This record gives sequence, C-alpha cells and structure tokens, in this order.
Amino acid sequence: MKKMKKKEKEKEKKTSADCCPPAVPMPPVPTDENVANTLLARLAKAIAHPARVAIIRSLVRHEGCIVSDIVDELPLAQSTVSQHLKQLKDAGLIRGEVDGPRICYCVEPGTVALLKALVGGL
Amino acid sequence: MKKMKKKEKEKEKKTSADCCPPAVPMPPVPTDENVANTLLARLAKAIAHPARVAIIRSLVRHEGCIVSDIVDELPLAQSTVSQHLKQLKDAGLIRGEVDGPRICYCVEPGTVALLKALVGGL
DNA sequence: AAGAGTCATCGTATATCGACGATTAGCTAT
DNA sequence: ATAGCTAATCGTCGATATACGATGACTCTT
Repeated sequence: MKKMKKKEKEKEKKTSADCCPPAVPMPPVPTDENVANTLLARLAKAIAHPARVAIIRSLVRHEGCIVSDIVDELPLAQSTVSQHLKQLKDAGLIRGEVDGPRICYCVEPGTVALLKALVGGL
Repeated sequence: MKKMKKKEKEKEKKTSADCCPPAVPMPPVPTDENVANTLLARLAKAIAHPARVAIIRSLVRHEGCIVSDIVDELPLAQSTVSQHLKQLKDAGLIRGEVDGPRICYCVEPGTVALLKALVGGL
C-alpha cells in the first residue's frame, strides 16, 4: 500500500537527491529591532559551533546530504552529530526529509538568506 | 603594579569622542576551511545573545559609547553588561579605550566586516 | 517474522553561559 | 589623602551546551 518508491538506488554516495524542494518563501526581516536582535541571536547561536558551520557548508556544497556522510566527515559520534542537526533544524536553517531508511538534510535557503541579511544589517 | 602617567589628556568631549581610531587593517578571511569554521563559530557565538546584538547596534549607531549609556539601554545589571562587553571584546568585535574615569567602547569595523564576509560566504 | 542499517532520543557527565549582588580597581576632583 | 564615580572582577546559582554510549524507532530487505 505504500510502495510508491522509485527504483533508483545506488550503493554509492548518492548526492544531490531531489529531496530538497527549492521552495523558498523568502522570510521577511523583522522591522522591530528587539525582534530582529532576538532572531539574529538565535540564528547566530545555531552556527556558533565549528561542527555546525561545517554541516551547513557540507549541505550547501552537496545540496542535500545523508547523516552518515556528515558523520564520516566530522570527528564526532553519530549521536552528537544528530544533536547538532537538531539545533540547526530548530533554528530553521536546515530541513530533514525522510528518504527511505535515511534522512536527507538540506539547507533552508530562505533562513540562510535571512541570516545574511541580519548580519549584513549590522 | 606599576602605573604609567600620560600627558595627553583632553577632557572636552564626552560623547562620541575620538577614542575610536578608524585604524582598520582589514583582517583576511582564512583560506583553510576548518580555521574559517572555527572563526565564524567564535564570532557567531559572540553575537549569540540579544543583549550583545543590541550592544553592537548601539555602538554602530553612536560610534563609541560609554558603558553607563549601554547599561541604561538594557534591562540588565551593570556587571552583566560588563560580562557581555568582555565577550564581545574577546571576540575582537569591539574595543575598549580608557577615557578618563570611563571606558569608551567602539566596534572593530574590520572584525565586523570579517563576520559579514564569513556569513556571506556560506 | 527476523535481521540489518540508519538516525533520533535518553541518560549522564562535564563545561560553559547568563544573571545577579558584592567587591575591587582605576581615575578625577576636592 | 580622601571621597566619589565608573567599570571590571569575584563568587554563586541555575540553566544550557557539548560530548559520549546505549537504547529505541523506523525502514528496507531477506
């Protein structure tokens, strides 16, 4: 009843899966300064760790990545990486979509653009 | 402790004094990605709090501020503000110069520009 | 159903953050 | 020197962050 999956499965490091739709609603920059400050602080905290910055870069590079690939690239345990991913997801910087037994993470271009705008507005 | 006595004392201006020299050596963006990640994480952590973002904005607006002014603008105790200032100073985002009995803080334009470049490079 | 693989969550330990009051240090003026 | 002001530092407390192994949930395969 739920066999609607495609048959393209490779054992290789599949990259750039189309699990990341380019839906970018373009979030607005808050006009209220206090709101903007809180939002910027929240986004900044999300990238306030080298591992999370590396994750962002990796996702931008590969346009969607499997967790195992990220774990392989970082000198951290899988559970630790999962926690970092959760922080990035909670901040809205990335999105995770279930792709079979794995989970495909991708950046949220809108939130990243918002972060750039907020930092640029300093 | 030893104490040096200086002759250059000019107690004319109290607000927006020229205690913030525009010396901007323009720090370079690290080429090594790990170094860049660590640096970005460090700078991001420095602004990962609404109060610190507000301080940065205030310093940019007024081009140099007295601590007491910043304390007045924030709903925080003086000691707490001082700690936030220390974090910003340790990150290189601001600079504090002794101006008589007070201390004049100002932004480090180079470091702010570096932060913008690093975020923009994501 | 049973196994294998992937990722999230739990529990725990340590470290840092954020806040405050109290105190100390440094400078000015009297 | 003394007094007064400004800002940094100290000590403390609760909350949060970071790391890990162990466990659980989920999917696909056999």
